Amino acid sequence: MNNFYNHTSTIHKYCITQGLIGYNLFLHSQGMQDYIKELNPEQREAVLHTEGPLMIVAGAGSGKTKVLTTRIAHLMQLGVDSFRILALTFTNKAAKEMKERIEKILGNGNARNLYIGTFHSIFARILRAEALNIGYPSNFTIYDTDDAKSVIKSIVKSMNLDEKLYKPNIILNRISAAKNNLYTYKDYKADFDIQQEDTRSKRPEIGLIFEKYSQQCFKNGAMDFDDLLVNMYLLLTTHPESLSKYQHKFRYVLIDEYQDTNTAQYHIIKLLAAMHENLCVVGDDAQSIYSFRGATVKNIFMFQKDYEDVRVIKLEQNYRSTKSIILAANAIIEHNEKQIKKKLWTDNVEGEKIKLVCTFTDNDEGKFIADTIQEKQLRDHYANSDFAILYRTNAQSRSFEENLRRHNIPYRIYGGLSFYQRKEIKDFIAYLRVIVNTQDEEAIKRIINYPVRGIGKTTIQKIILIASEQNITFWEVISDIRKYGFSGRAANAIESFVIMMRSFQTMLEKKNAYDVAAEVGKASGIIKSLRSENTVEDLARFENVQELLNAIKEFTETPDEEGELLDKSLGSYLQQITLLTSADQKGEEDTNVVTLMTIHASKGLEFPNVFVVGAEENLFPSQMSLYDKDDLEEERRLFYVAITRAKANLWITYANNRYRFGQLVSNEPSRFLEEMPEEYVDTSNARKPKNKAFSNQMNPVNRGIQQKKVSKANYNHKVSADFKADSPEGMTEGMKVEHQRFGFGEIKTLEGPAANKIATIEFSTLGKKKIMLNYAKLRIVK
DNA sequence: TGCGCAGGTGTTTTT
DNA sequence: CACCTGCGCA
Repeated sequence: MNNFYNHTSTIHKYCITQGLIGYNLFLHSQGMQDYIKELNPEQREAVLHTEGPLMIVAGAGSGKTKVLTTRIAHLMQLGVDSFRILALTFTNKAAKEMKERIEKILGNGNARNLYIGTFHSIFARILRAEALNIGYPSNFTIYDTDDAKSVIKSIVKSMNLDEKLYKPNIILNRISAAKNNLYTYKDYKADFDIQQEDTRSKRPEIGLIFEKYSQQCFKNGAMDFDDLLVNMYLLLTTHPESLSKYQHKFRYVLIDEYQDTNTAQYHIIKLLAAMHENLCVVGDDAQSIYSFRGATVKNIFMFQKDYEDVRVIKLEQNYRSTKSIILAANAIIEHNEKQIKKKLWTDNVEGEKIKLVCTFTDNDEGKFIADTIQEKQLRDHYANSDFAILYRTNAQSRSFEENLRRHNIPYRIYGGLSFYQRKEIKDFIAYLRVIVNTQDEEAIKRIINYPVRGIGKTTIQKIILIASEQNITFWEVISDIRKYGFSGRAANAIESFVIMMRSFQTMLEKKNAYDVAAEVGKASGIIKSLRSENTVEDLARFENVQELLNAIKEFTETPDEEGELLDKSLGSYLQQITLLTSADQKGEEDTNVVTLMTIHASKGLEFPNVFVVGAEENLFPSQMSLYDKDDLEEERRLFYVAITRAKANLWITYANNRYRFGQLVSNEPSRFLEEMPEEYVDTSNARKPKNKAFSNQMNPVNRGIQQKKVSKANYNHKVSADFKADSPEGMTEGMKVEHQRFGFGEIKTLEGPAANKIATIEFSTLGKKKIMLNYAKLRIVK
């Protein structure tokens, strides 16, 4: 298509929809447009500085997205063709939100054509168009982490290596790290340091695995997540005409979350923006939390050196949180050495202090939070969706789920398995993958005997062997199976499998993706096999497959809008869904539920009420980070991200005891807690982080367990003068009691054997607590 | 070939 | 604790 034509047609459309008056206004007006008036001076400058390299250092809650979206809208108002603006984000959600907000500012349909998307999805789209240049089919498959691991696993097996040593996870991490630095397997094998590291860890063959893995992916017509970057870089560096095409095309390039870019992304950005140098990066070094996947804060530190005449604008006014939260956040991040100097401030109210809460166990932590949410809702009429629980690791979610469920508080967990990662969905999709790309060996192996059709492991192994010996694909072997010496039942089964897959392929030429998928469900026997089973899980699986079919239907039936760049082929659909994450699940955003997510997943979000949980040494900061200064600083940035999600109320909780790997362990409070100035923190429900040594007699569970320093809470109840502990025998539910330190409360429930009764007591100041009567000193009040 | 059970093993964080 | 793997049995 001709760019000039598009350019004029866009303006033409604009004039029609907005009227010439609006158009002329922007050309001739003395004053500013409304959307610019809404900005503060720094934001405004960031929007108006359209030409040349620009770095916006945007503190948490400083209106970063507003600036980015207004800037893009402004460029379009200036007449820039939407096809010529590229904006890269890290999540689909961020991309979608930006698109919607731009649309809202413009009020016409023009935002549609913008290149806004994640690095991975935009590059996938470009690579699809350019695939032949780098020897890939345009319907290449995208391997998610599971697919990649499974390829590695079979390579390790075929090399007869020790599977205990060569774990797919470890190997994939090594390969991924290499790719993120644009290392090929050749570079990897030639790098002295890397080789030494692998030798030291007794895994000298990783380089060879890397080589085989790369070759296998290529043979399968598949790219993993990292390949999308590597191949994009390869395309631009080895095909000058492609480079020049995209350099010309993207006159304006914007990068969101620049602090999270890795080396590969850095170089691609640099190449793409080299011609016009209208490169605008937005980021916050204090929120760089993805080094484990190759991101380097260095990119943002070095930006000023990379380009001449860089304009740097700092957005330091926070519009989100109370003063208490902002000032505490500032104090914490100051403990990091490496940072771009800036100080967040806010005009918002001082607000309540940050509430530090210590609980006995991880379960108590969950209970405390469920209670608090309920109480807070009753008192201040908050909706469920005004609350978020943020944790360091996914595994922590359980106690919150249980307690919220017990309180009948609806919640939703972001993260975990996304819909498209469920086994039954991946199985179904494997059919579609093979239909679109027969080279995809991983997918064939997944379905060749699913549902069961008598093609066993030995048969599959034989096919793999033949394929690699003759250097042909798995599909080529099975599509002419008798030629390779197979006969009998297995050969018959394979033949009918191939015939079935072929029939799907020819269908795809005439029918839409949904019709084909529906036929796959029927003809393959998947639907039948799922329906014939009777457990609840099977029913759920069946429903999930139905849901997938619905999704495909929706995809096929959404009509192409005029000028829209949507590729409606099944191949494009498959690529997109692999790049979806669980955060992208649709239709649930406006539901009124409590949000549970990792801190990583919470970046960019905000909630009136936030619980940051598990603030304990070895958990947050994670034990993996304790011995490396850079890692520790990243944990601190993560803590900073966590607390700056809160608008009004922030609780930080930690448990004295926590189950981990099925064992109860005790941890000290997180070191980050001590970094918050006392004036912003309410410690009345916490032991003060600075007091370390406490006796342990309240805590019989802890005896004999791998013991760090354990403490009891620093409660300030003043014991009544006539306090004398009563014997547990006389205690019953509903009784009012006084605890030596917890104060007055009422026994809600009694559980356990007579010799070791556990009471749940609701204390007037502390809420519910579980107490072991044999150890507690309780006085019966009445 | 397919299923059930015992044992081992692992936790950061995710496109 | 919870998942996954591998092995043994039918």
